[in-house]
Amino acid sequence: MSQTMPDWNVLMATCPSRKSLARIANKWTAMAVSVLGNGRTRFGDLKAQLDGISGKVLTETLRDLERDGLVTRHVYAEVPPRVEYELTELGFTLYEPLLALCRWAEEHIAEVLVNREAYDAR
Amino acid sequence: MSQTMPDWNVLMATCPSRKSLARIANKWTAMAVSVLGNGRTRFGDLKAQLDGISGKVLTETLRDLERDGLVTRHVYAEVPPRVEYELTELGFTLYEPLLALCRWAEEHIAEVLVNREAYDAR
DNA sequence: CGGGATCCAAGTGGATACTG
DNA sequence: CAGTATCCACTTGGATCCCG
Repeated sequence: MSQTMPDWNVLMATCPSRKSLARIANKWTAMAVSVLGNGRTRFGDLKAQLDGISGKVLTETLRDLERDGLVTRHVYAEVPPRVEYELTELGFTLYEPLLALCRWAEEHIAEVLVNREAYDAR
Repeated sequence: MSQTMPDWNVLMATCPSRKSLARIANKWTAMAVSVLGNGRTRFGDLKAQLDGISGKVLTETLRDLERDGLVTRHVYAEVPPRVEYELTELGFTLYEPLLALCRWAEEHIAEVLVNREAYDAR
């Protein structure tokens, strides 16, 4: 199971999809998309659920996702303002892979922690 | 398709699996595991394939992966030294999900770039 | 409430030199 | 060759204040 070097290759520094990978292979992006997969969500709710993220970083994360066409931004002309974010079709294609990653983290964290302790014990 | 808030939850700052996610949802980790999925690989080859990574960062990435039990390190008592890295069983369970991410980046980069241009044009 | 602007602390990552 | 150690530039991200 080791001889299938694929014909696509994100590994070259010159490869543009590498920048794309850098964007999506990122903690906050993964978590944000995971939440947005559950449906349109307000900025504040997002911030609450991604507990620990700062407003600044959440804004930046969402801007980048919007820029890449993974998320749409819905602004309501109300006061106080309400802004909702929603995955685009393209965004949804990313939902499954990222969810798989989150699920992996959940399922294997116990084993990882054991390994980590063992390693640190040496 | 929006009502399945799962019972597991990497979103809480208190959740330990979040740290695990931070480790794996990372550009270099994703790329390193992608390469290692093709089989045992020397440090230098890894560095060459992950074109652009510095020795320091590659070492750190591999140490972390080793610490978490995703990779084993094989040192040969030769001179000049040879060190090979290999995915563990646990590491292999991560291979598929991460490969899916890399594949996504490849498949959708074109669309992303178009979106990006459109966004920047406003 | 959402988010822009500013400031600053801490972390990241590259370059280089050195070792077994 | 595969690191380790050091130094340093740059980025990241939090905190705070303000504005529509």
